[in-house]
This record gives sequence, C-alpha cells and structure tokens, in this order.
Amino acid sequence: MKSIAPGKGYLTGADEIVFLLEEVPRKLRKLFDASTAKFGLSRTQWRALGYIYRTPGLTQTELARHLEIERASVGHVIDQLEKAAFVERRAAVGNRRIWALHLLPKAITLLPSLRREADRIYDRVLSGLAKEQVSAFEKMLEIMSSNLED
Amino acid sequence: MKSIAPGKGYLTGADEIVFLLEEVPRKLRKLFDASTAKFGLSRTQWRALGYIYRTPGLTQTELARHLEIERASVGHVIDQLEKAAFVERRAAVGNRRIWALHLLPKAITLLPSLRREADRIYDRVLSGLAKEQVSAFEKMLEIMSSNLED
DNA sequence: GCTTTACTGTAAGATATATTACAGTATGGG
DNA sequence: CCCATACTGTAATATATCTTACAGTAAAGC
Repeated sequence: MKSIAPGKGYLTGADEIVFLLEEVPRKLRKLFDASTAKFGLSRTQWRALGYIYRTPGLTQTELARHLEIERASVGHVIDQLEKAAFVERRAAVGNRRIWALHLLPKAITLLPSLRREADRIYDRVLSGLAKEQVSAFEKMLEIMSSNLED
Repeated sequence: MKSIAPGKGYLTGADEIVFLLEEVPRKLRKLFDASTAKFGLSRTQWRALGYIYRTPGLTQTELARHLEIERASVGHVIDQLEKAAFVERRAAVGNRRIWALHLLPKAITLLPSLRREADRIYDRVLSGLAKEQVSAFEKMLEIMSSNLED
C-alpha cells in the first residue's frame, strides 16, 4: 500500500525529516526482503548468516547484539536456520552454557549471491550522489546516532 | 541490549551507511516509544491520533496509507483507541462501507504534550548540525527515497 | 437496470519479536 | 572450597503486524 508524506499543517518542519528518515530504511528493508525471499530466507536470517560468516563460533548472545534483537528471538532464528541446514549449533569447549554457531556448506555457497544482491541495492540507493555527499551524509548520521546515545 | 556496528572485514563500505540508516531511526523510535508510553500510548497509536487530528473524518484506509500499515492492522489500532475513548468511529454520510474517524476530547487534551515531547526529541537528534547541513541531509534522503521508488 | 468490478472494513490465522521467568552453568570474593 | 552473583539459552506468553479470504457496499460498463 502506497504511503503518504506528512503535510505541512499541524506538523513541525522536523517531522518531515523524521518521516524520510523512516521511509528510506523502510524501502531498503523492502528491497532486501524481496532479495532474500528469492533464496527462501528472511532478512533477519540473512543478516544472521552474514555475522556468523564473519565470526564463526559466535554465540547467540553475541549474535543478538549484532542483530539488535533479544536472545530469545535469536533462539528462534537459529532454530529455523538449523532446521534448514544452513547453520549448526556446536558445543563450545570449556563453557557448557553456550552454543558456538557455524555455517554449513549450504549457507556458504549462498553467500556470494546474497552479497551481489546487496551491492546492487546499494548502487541503486546511492545513485546520483557524489562520493563526498555520501561521506557527508554518513558523518551526519554518526552525529545523530551519538546525539541519541543513552 | 546494546548493539554492535558492522566491522570492515567481509562487508562493503555501503553496509556501514545502511547500518547507520537503520540505527538512527531505530533509536528515534525507541525515544518516541518512551515518550508515548508515559501517556499509555504506543507510537502507532500516537501517530494515528496525529493524522486524525490533522484530517478529521479520515477513513481507515486513508489512515493505513499514512501509517504504512495494512487496513486490517489499522482496524486493531482503532479498536484500541476507541476502547480507550480517544477516538470515535462515526458513520459516513453517503457511503455505508466506511468509518469516519474523529478524536474525542480525551485525545485532544493530550496532543499538545505529545507535540512537546516530539519537539524535544527533534532538538536532540539534530543538535550540533547547522541548518544548511540539515537541509542538505534532507535533500539526500529525498534523492535516496526516489531512487528506491518502485 | 443488471452485472461486473472495485473498494472498505473485518475475521482468522501466521509470523516475528518482546517480556518475563527460569534452569543450568560459570565466576569471583571471602 | 563455598556462596553469592552473573551469564546463557529456552519456554511460555503477549503483542503487533501481515496475509488471505470474505461480506457488504458502491460504482462503472453495457
């Protein structure tokens, strides 16, 4: 369903920018969802695979921090990925509380394609912007992010 | 649970900016949630009130477009707001399919406080940025948004 | 006018995530 | 060594939202 930007009546100017700041990532999420769906994965599952790829042996708590979801939710995600043979929980040496997460071959063969999908989306969203613009944009995002720190 | 920014290993440069583009609005959502919770409202409920305020007599389908959620979900939101006596469904003249949404006094007295809360958050997120920076930022968001159109 | 098509809201069920409480395990201070 | 405390993953439950299907109503084409 197509969205409608806020009008100028009751709203402050800043409402406008916050609206866009919500809209752009939402559209990005939608594109990523479409890409990952081709592979039978959700965006969260795909992100999980990416982090496990980068740090094999990751624990669920660590993964939860990366994905910005709760440990309980990560448990579900890993359940799914394990059932689909993308991921394996291995007992960790010296600590019987935790699982060490590892990719299985089925996931590893998939990652390059997912990487290409992501890069295609990045090219698209940033097209028409100069390098300096993009880096200025990123710096501002960093400032905003730190403004909102705790 | 505290998040972790993506490292530089496996990830493209653009992953970084997309991460921030996700993180800033997430932090904003969190602040808005905290603000609206003081009034016993969810962020979506609060946004719904804002749109009904701006356009009394709005239909649920129109509201769904504004809120970027589905019609069925809007139905639930209005159920809640109606139960809490913030909103009223009134029969629309000349079209028996639709409801005209109207605020009740209880909601109207609340809106100024919510407005102040929002403005406080805006001041905070944009602090340290010059006016021209903010407008450049907004223009870039608009470009990105149109890059992602359909 | 009738019939087909489109629109509006709702119901039922699915999914993703959050919250809370907990059991099992580790760790650090005394 | 023992005890108190902290950490890890899971279960149960709650909530928000989506998807699909539908009933009622409106509008448009013939």
